[in-house]
Amino acid sequence: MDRSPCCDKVGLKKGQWTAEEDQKLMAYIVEHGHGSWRALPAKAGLQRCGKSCRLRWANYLRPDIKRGKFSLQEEQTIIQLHALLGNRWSAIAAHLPKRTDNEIKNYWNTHIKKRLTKMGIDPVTHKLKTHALCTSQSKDTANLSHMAQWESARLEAEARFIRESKHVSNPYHSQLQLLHNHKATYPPPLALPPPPGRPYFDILKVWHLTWMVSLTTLLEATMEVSKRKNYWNSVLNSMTLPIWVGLCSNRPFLWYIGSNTRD
DNA sequence: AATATGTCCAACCGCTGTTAG
DNA sequence: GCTAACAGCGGTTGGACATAT
Repeated sequence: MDRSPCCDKVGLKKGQWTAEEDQKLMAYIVEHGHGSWRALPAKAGLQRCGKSCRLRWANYLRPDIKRGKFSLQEEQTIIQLHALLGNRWSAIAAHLPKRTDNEIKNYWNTHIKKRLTKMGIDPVTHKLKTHALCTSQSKDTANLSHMAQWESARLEAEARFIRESKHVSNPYHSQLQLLHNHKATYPPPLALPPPPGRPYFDILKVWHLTWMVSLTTLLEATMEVSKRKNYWNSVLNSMTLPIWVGLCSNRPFLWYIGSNTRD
């Protein structure tokens, strides 16, 4: 009635897989399918436990796996999804075709997490670490803080977009989908990110979904932060639809949804 | 050239939810 | 309904390799 143990660990090989083992596992699965992982090693002539075989297949041998460097688009997707989903690597991997959860997890831990930390962003909450702003004195640090602030706001807005665009009841859903699907109809992307040292109200361009309003000249760097805040509160709040699209770095992004104020 | 330190990633470990008996 | 194996997941580790001292 009861099942026998999954695998007898005595005598089973561990550690790096050899090319010969890979070949045996691959050949067996191609011919027979994996079936029961528990039974597979004996049938395939491998001195491994079924779990080890499953992991080797899932993370390395599977033919539909894309290996190598992550693209900028993939990296941005990972950051956005992580802001939404946290460390749910399998859920994140589901949105990145041909990438495994293990690979994404490794990439996050070795690359993205360090970079966000360096920028003063908490990789867990995706929010700015305030002490980083308070103690930053040097020009480089100030620039990093600004970039981090910019990036943090962008990530938050994009995460919010993904979240809200999933709700069918969202009245802006179709328009937002159109925006994302037809970026070419919007003005060409800017080649450069916001200049270091400029405060976050230095948004280069802002569009309303029903008519386009350029604020480039109004938000020049010469305008003091307090004035920009006043401008934001007095002018932008008066517009009807609380949906804004900004342009940062090299692609459009959703700036804000659902509220008229940023602060 | 030798050693120390850092980086990267494949693979393992242990936990949890699901399923078979 | 209970129990134990299975399958999947996320955290962690070990070792190969790269870089710094």
